[in-house]
Amino acid sequence: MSQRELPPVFSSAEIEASLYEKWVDAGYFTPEANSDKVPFSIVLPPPNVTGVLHIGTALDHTIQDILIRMKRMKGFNVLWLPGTDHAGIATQNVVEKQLAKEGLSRHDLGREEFVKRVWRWKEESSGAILKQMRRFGDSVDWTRERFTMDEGLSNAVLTIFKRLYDAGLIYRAERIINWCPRCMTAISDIEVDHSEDEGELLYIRYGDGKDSIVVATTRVETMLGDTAVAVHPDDARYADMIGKTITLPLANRQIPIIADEHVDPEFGTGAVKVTPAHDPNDFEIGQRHSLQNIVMLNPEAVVTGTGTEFDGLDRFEARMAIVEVLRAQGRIVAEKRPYIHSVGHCQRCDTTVEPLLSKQWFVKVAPLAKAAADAVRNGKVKIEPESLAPRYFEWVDNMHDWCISRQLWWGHRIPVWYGPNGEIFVTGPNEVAPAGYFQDPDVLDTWFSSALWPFSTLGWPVQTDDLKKFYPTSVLVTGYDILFFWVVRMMLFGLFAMDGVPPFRVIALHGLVRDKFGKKMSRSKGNAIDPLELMDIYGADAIRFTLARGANPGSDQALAEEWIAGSRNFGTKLWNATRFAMLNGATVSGALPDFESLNAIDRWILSRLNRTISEVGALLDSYEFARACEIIYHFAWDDLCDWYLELSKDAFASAMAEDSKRVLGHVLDQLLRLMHPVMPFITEALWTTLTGGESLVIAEWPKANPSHHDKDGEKLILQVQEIISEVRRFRNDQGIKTSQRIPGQFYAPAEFARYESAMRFVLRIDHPEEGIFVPSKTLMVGEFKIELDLRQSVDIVAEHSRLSKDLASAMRDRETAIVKLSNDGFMAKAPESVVVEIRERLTKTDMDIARINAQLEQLTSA
RNA sequence: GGGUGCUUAGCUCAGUGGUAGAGCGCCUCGUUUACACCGAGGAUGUCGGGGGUUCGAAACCCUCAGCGCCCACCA
Repeated sequence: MSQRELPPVFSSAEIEASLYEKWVDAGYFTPEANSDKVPFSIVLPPPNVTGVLHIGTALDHTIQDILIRMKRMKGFNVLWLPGTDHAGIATQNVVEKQLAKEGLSRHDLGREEFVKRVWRWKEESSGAILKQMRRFGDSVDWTRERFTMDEGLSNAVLTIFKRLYDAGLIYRAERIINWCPRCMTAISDIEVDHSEDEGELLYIRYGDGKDSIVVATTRVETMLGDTAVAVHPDDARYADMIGKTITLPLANRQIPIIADEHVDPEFGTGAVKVTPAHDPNDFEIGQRHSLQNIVMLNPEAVVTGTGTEFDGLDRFEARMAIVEVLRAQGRIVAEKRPYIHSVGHCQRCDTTVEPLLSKQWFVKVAPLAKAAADAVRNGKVKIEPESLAPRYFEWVDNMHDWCISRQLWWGHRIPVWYGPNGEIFVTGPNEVAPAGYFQDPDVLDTWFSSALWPFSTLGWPVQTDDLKKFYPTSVLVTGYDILFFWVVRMMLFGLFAMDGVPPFRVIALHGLVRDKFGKKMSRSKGNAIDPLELMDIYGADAIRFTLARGANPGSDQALAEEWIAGSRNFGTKLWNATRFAMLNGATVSGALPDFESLNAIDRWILSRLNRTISEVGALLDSYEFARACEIIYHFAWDDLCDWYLELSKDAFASAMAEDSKRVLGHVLDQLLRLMHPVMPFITEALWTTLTGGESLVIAEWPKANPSHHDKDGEKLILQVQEIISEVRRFRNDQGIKTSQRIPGQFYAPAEFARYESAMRFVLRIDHPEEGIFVPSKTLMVGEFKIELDLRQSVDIVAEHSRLSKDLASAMRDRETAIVKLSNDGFMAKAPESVVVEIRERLTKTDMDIARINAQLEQLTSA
């Protein structure tokens, strides 16, 4: 085989560009839907809607792609379902902002033109994100995301809507919903972010004289819509007022005083103003007492139709104006300011959300949520890590009905048509409403269609082969922050549409990326990391490995540039090691030599490799990416580079044995396969050069080889490592330069005699010249002994301090061992293996202490 | 208010019953057949406090303290 040589330095940018082209051209990333291989399907979260790769998105992709690449190497038929990014409000907002720059609003364009414009923007931005993903090594073909709004999905949306409607699970009702006056649409509960804001709590006197009552409020302006004052039925203070009416100031209406259990007598004055059209609680009170609903704000949150001087004022202007008037009238009896309370904000634009009475479409969630909870409770769906399951349950067990209509233009139109006499006609696929009907102008919540993803992308409602083969999907990978938005909803609809079969078997949740101090990243704080910029500096592999290495299931990771630099260093190390190995003849041609015939070091590295493969495989299968990376890292850097290659340098100097060349080639070959999912580019470049193989993407995943397990061998090398460290430490403490060669004698187990020269090489110890060897220092570990002739005297102070430290440590170990062994309880109850281990430890420390004492004595007498 | 997690080396975090770990940082030394994005060596911890269970606890239980996240209609 003709082996190419690796260049001494590598350019990550070049490798990334050329290899990705190679993979795409070769079609490695195209799922083979008709293959007989075991199906593995993975549902991916949406790429970022703004068309920019964020670090959080990068983490998603890292984890997905590790799984995808690994499963493919394991011989699975991998199908991925890239998540929808049809985030209604966000997308619409981006395009509206663009329009605003041109001095236009969506109304200037009209609905049809506006939607076209959004499409255009989406196509442009998805091109940008696709390019970024590819640089990153993502093996998903993100062009599939175009299905988001296409006919296939529309059919699925129509089908599920009609089925839910027919099952009585979709209804239209007048309710208090969260209204964003800027986005001009209803938003669902989870699209509201609550924050502790400064406000004011005002105590206002309604009515006059004896017939007055004081209420407390933070939203004064809503008093224009008040239709009652409520008190607790058992509140003695107000008992005689219940049932009477009172004059509402400013509006000068008579409103009743009612009794309702909801009122907390402890809060404020124990009397509450009731505004059924502008507060969810008040709405319910209003329902119970048949109160009138007075809507006093229009969709832009401007006071309207109250017949007062405040009409035409914005809600916040009105608030100030009303306070002023009330104060002038002497109706404000007390005020707390600032008053910190929880205020809802629109997640997308941060505008204060206004609870508004409005007619909207809802999904009746209770039966669906019950099924979703049961699927996890009875183990049909597994949440990884399990510790996040309570979060899921908390949500599905207490879910409110879901408001699904949005007053937007970008999204799936609600398939409901109204007749001239208020008839309702729901259109399924290929159905047309009767003439004269008009369609509901609203669109569906983003997550309504997104919830269909695991089966709509497979062709549902048609029973396609793909659907049969890949549903339920194997795994959903996403951050825990999206559990409620997307995951729960896929569960609800999946179970409903697919007759109780959940959309995925495993929900694998990862955490969020934070800054180096564990703080949330945000652009305003300036601690956000731009993955693209860092990719330019450190390479895509470094970003990927860093993210993988930090990805403990379900928990956040702190990310600093230093970590990425460390990963880059690791890649470089691997490059240099492979290059060095190849220069010295590492090869993959020919059969791997019989294990028993190999020398101790070769057996050791194979044994370590075997262990590494099985551990990494198990960890990746259980989504323990961080621990898998840790093991890979230490095998490659410590075992392979620091020990195997160092101990082999002596052999390299002459010529490495053929068997060892084959072993080294094998170890690298397997290691590169193992690392490919976490560092795809570097490993591909190295592996194809080393093996001449076509590509790691289609290479087989390494299999552990139990016959290479060699516990005794590993123990022996451990002793080699210890004695070498011991000599190095001695040299260091004595201030002997690394380059200075010392004469010395070796005593080693027979099996290891042939490695004397390797150890001499590493330690820079020469064979003594005949007749003039005067050992002035002896170092021992286990069966190994090394005598050194230092020629000049040993630095007594340094050596004394070194030995004393060793002695103290040995004494401590001995003490704890003795305490344990002389403890009757321990001897009676501890498992035999532990007792044996402690006994061995005691023997060893005894020996060490004797040896160190002898040396100390020798030192002082010298 | 409900749920949930965390507290281990200077920093960020692993470890979940048997002698306290990693990466980065720090100190000393170092151009040796790859690699200074490197090598060798070193220092640093009453594992948040207090109880308990156990022969044995960083780990299991209770409790206190601090921090965080999610959810929730408190005017």
